[in-house]
Amino acid sequence: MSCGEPLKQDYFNRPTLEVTRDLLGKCLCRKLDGETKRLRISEVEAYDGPKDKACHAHRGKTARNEVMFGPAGRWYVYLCYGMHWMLNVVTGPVDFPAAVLLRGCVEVIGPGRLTKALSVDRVQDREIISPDCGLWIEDDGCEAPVTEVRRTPRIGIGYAGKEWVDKPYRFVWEKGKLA
DNA sequence: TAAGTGATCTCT
DNA sequence: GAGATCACTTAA
Repeated sequence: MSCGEPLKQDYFNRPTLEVTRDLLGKCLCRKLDGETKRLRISEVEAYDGPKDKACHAHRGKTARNEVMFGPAGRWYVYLCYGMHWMLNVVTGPVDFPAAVLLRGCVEVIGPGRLTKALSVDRVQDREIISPDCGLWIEDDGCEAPVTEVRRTPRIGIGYAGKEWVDKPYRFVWEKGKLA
């Protein structure tokens, strides 16, 4: 498998929904014990700014979510339900809190299982997305065709109110599931 | 279908 | 400091 080009900070400094959509088909890369794992991203969700009631930042900045208020291109990792680490990519400009939740890859579906498979936890929280911290995203030229991408409401955010629950901010690359 | 799990947030 | 909440998984 040929190596791709690691995505740089400015790639993530674009409208959140654009970045979310574009991440489908990219490679999530993890270096462990000298070996590099590459997983094809197939499921993502957008959490877009302070007005989005499903976004952790909609109530303002806290110790946990402050990385989302910083520059794009960093990891936001936090523990959910006492046992699952959620892996997010910070997007958008400084002071606009937004992120993309990585929910699954072709090989591993499920946000909690993904982080478990890659040994991701609080160590990566707030790190810059680059090979330097052992966890990064590469573009190897693979594109998820428009016709194969499905948009659905987000998962597990029933508390956010109808307007936001209904938004189709979840992107799934169907073909990825079949592979 | 329900229990497990613990950090974080909000209210006293 | 206490209690509720939570962007989930697994085993029945």
